[in-house]
Amino acid sequence: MANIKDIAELAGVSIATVSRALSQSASVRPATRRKIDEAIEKLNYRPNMLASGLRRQRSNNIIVAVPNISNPFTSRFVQGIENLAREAGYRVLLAITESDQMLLDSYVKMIAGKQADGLIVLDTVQPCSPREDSEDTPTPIVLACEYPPDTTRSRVRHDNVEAMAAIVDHLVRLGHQKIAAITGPIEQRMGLDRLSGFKLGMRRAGLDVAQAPIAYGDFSLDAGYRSTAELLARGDAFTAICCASDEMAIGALARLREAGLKVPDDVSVTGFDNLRVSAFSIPPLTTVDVPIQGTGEAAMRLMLDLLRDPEEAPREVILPHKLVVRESTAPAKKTGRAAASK
Amino acid sequence: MANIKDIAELAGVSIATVSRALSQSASVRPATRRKIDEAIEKLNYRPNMLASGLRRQRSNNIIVAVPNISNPFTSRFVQGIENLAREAGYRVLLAITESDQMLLDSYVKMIAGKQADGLIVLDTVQPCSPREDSEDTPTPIVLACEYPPDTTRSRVRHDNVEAMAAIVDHLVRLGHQKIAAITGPIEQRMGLDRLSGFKLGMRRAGLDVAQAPIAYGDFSLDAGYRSTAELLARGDAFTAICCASDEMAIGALARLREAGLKVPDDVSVTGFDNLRVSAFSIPPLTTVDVPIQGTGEAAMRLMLDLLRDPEEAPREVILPHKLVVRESTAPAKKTGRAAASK
DNA sequence: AATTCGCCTGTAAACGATATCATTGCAGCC
DNA sequence: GGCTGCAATGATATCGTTTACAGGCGAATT
Repeated sequence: MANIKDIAELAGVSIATVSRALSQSASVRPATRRKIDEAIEKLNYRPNMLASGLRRQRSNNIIVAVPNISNPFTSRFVQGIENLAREAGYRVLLAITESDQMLLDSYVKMIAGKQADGLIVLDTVQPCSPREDSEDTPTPIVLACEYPPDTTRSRVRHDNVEAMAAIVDHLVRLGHQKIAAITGPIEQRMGLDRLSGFKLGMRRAGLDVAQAPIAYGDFSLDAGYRSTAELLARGDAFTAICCASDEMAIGALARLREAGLKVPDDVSVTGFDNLRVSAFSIPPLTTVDVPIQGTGEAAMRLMLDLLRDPEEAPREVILPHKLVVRESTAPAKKTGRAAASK
Repeated sequence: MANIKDIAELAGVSIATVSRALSQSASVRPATRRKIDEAIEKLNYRPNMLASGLRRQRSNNIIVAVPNISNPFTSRFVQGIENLAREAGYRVLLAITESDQMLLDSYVKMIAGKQADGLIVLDTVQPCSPREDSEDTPTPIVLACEYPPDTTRSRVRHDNVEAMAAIVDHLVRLGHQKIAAITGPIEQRMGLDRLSGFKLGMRRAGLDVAQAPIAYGDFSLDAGYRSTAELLARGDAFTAICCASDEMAIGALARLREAGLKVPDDVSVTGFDNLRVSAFSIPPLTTVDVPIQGTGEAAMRLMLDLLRDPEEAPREVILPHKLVVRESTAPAKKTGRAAASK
């Protein structure tokens, strides 16, 4: 593989001039530049980015740490980052942490090892925050969605509490009083917030939260299916199920159908996330749209700011949500109870 | 940030010894090693991987180029790669090509520029093959799923033709004769193969392919929805729809429901891919399972072999598929026509 | 005691770029 | 003609590692 010296020789100039020609901005006479371009073309030369990075002390990579990738939520988040990153000349290194603190730390080390310039942590699970650095240069890290309340880093999220409360409002306006919930894992902030939102919505409507049937899931399709089975088995009365994720709502739809219950005639079901597939479920899902891709974009914007000025004061961005009403919710039946028919 | 020289000074040895201590294999006296470890700990030292890479001429990154990431197929493919890559000490750089040949080329340049050691191209779209290299060292590239028939690179795929034919066989055994198809884009090999499989299955059953209602989609949810609308509007008779992807099948289910048609009572529907969500659709989808994650793993295995010995002869791996029968298919109605009722 | 052998360690030359500083050539000016 | 000033270029140090080569030193062998 040709290097800058070969080019310099072939073009009859010094390596410094070649380097200058490479970095567009510098002043090189057009004739000289042409000779260099020809040499580059001829030898099919590509600058060695490791060498360049070593000298310039940057890699142009940014790491995006996500808990997993088989989640549609993750995909769109990363897509949002990718879009801005490419424009800004950064490459995206996708890191899958499985919410493992050790792995996350190892990625922080990558930026210490100059393999990457910054780290964006999407955590939908536990707020496994990278150690605060006591060091000289602050490590450029942006947190997304899930983070300890006392973090001092730049961060972005949406308001899970209000968004979930808005869904409950919607059900209440439709006349529902007996509302069941399937929550995410409450040891995780996102799960907890969505549950808090549910409770908040119930209280605002003057309903008794303590009596609401609640099942605990982990946001997955399967959890929605199983939790619904559990709710049905308990025999509590409810006319609506408020799920903490679209995937769980889709699992719920499947289980309700097996039980012979019609959605929304017998039971209303709501989701959370507005995944693409939710518009095509049967029936199409009422849910709350959180701008997933927008979250990625916001995170990347924060990162770019941080890279431009590492000393910058950390900021928090909270993105707006939007209720999306589709066909999985309908006015509550007069009778007031619907379950137990299993 | 501390460097190897600082460690050497603090530990009272030469940088060479530190380097040796770092690369586990070499021989360093235990006492010396301990002193070095202490120094590393104290200064919180992380080796600069750019420098290391520059010297050793490798980056330990491998690029995975995928057409997009918002597709569940992609996610699981990447997951398969990740698993093996981490074990082998490689980092995965996810590159989103949008099936853009230019972008793909730019990633090939990254490996020329020593930013990455190898490239895995997942293409579900067009066989946008990296230019064959006329150069000294062959560029380590593995192709997955979609590639020109005459490629000389290592590659992995499953047998789309036989898999689709197997689905048709299943429908035929249930007594279906009027089978509609919603295909992928036929200018793409994957779309074409699945269509060929459909035709093969029909011919094997002695059915007239020319009469089968066929709509063309692009594998997406939305395409499934619209293509089904189109089939219904045309008024052709059919008792089953054979979709070239699970997402399209889910779109089809949504549209059929709107038309008041019951699945599988009025129409049977089949998918392709066995996405996770397909087990929870209403009704659960009959489909063909292709080992998506296994494809990623196979690709990474080929890559590891290639990195170990770049001169190795290219190989082709073809992965097995499996019919998954769920509730979206049932014996054909006696009447023989079901559409047109729109 | 001299030689050989192994282990451990140090010296210094890469790796391939960028950036600083010095130099050259040439135009413009008095 | 000698001076300044500017634009273009060159020589070279530098980034932080790895590694080939060359000792040094003690133990084992003769």
